[in-house]
Amino acid sequence: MRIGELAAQSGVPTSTIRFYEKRGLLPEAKRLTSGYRHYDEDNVKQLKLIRFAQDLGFSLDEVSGMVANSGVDHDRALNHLQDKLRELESLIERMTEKKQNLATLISHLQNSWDKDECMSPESLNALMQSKHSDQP
Amino acid sequence: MRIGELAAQSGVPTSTIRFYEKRGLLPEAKRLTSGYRHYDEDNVKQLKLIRFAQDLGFSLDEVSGMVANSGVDHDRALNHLQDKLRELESLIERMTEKKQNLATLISHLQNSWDKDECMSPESLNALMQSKHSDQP
DNA sequence: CATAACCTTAAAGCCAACTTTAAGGTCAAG
DNA sequence: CTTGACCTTAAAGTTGGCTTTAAGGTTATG
Repeated sequence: MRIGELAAQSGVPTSTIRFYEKRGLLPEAKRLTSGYRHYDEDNVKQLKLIRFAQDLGFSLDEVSGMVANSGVDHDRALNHLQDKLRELESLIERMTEKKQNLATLISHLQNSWDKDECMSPESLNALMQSKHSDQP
Repeated sequence: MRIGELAAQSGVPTSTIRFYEKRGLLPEAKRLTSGYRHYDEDNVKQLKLIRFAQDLGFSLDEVSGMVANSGVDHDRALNHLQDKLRELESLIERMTEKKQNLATLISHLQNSWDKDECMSPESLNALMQSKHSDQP
């Protein structure tokens, strides 16, 4: 399989495949005599795994870190996954808070506009007191 | 109040305040004879409102759009907020799915490592079938 | 043997939201 | 009258994860 076919099968653009190789996420590809990269089914799986991990919120650096010692340091990998799970959980919590804030804001606005009041800066201030941290 | 004090009171760095002004999020600041920018309490509120909106997930472009016609087009602003609420909700749903995926992955891994099996690519594949869209 | 579809590379560009840098001007305290 | 904290500007740099560009080489098809 050449790079275009791998792209088709994995859903990852050729430009991105070359980029991943340069970044060390994929091993250096074997080459045909023409110089073209040559791949097999395993590479499709590797790519899908990379995208899966990315989708779970891992950065490319984290993915390459985990790929680097996969099969070696199970505990470390597991810890990493568990950290990510906790991150994800707190991210969800923070977003849920935001959702509440926004819903509250909307109903305040509907109320005050119904009464033809302009939204008072004070009511905004009150809303804005809710702890919105500056973490990602 | 000069820019440093505004930064202290709002929690927004001076560089960012100037950046916001250039981007049109803040009106052009009044100037002292020295050329220094001069601010009052309202500017503190403006800045806090910008950060609040940002925290709810609005981009700077969206914020400036809403600031531009605030007090004018209530319905449009309200629709915008409601769109954002829906976005936020679906983001939370997707993240919750991811959380489940990750939790499942972790317990699979614990199981297979306990049994000293290496995680089979097949079980990964099964996990990876879960719909993970490529939207933000 | 020409044309088009594929592949190669290094390097530059893109996005948002800032931050940093460089080269200065202003002002209060000592 | 100098030091240092503060302010000014335009322009360039940062981050992550790519995409695009430019300038070619290779291969399948008519």
